[in-house]
Amino acid sequence: MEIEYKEKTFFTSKDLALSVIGGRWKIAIIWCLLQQSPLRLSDIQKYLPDVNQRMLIRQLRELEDDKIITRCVYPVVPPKVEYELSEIGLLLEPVVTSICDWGDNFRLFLEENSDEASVE
Amino acid sequence: MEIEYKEKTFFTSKDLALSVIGGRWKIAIIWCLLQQSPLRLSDIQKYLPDVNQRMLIRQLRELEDDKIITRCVYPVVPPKVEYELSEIGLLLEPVVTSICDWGDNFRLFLEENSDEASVE
DNA sequence: AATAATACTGACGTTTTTGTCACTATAAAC
DNA sequence: GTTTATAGTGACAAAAACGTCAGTATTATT
Repeated sequence: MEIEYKEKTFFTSKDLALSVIGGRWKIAIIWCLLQQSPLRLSDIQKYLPDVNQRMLIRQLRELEDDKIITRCVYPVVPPKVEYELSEIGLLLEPVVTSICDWGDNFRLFLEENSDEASVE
Repeated sequence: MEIEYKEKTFFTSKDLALSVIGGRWKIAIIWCLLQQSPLRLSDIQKYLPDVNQRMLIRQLRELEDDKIITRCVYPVVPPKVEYELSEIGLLLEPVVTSICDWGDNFRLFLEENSDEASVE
């Protein structure tokens, strides 16, 4: 039942999953690549203006390392690199969708609650 | 379109969602409470032996604060506190399920890949 | 009066994550 | 030969997350 990955042991596939997609910006990156693909680094930066480039690159490297995304370097000048979801990466769509859906619900919940608060 | 929550601004409900459920152990805690509910602190610790108590409590507080879980204190000695998913918390079930499912897939993917590597 | 069980909190240090800044490489265009 | 564009890297600082340890509170039991 145990899963060994990158010198760590996971006891459930959920824990394994979280170790791969749990990074701060990873769901956001995957979301971008589900909207549009392939994307260049500069495109992703436009989608995610709050992430600094250094961080973005680090998260992209980790995703590439885990085979969630592919990175295609074109030998041109100026450089051109395209990122795309891999087959296994594309399977994350239900995860992203369910998070978005819940977020919508939570947002409604917050609005209802703030209404109640202002009534009292 | 913008959402204000806890002195922060979110531009999508996905980002709002991630700010609430993105903590290191939060999905794990929610998973526990989906398996069985209510749970006492000591029960959750049995489910999640790798999380230290301090951390667990911190994550529980945050979830309570965000109204994802409810905390019910019984006035008995020794103390008894029960944690339960709220209505909005229960709606996270699809998120947890999709993560588990993807984890299963990713695990298979890793196994296939390690087979290929050993063949070469 | 000491012990035991449960559910904590405070203080503090370590580790990890994240951010900033300066820098590199490339070839084409000017 | 300087500028331009893209996609980076290295070194370091700052902030956040996390962990450890010791301590608190309660009352019933011994």
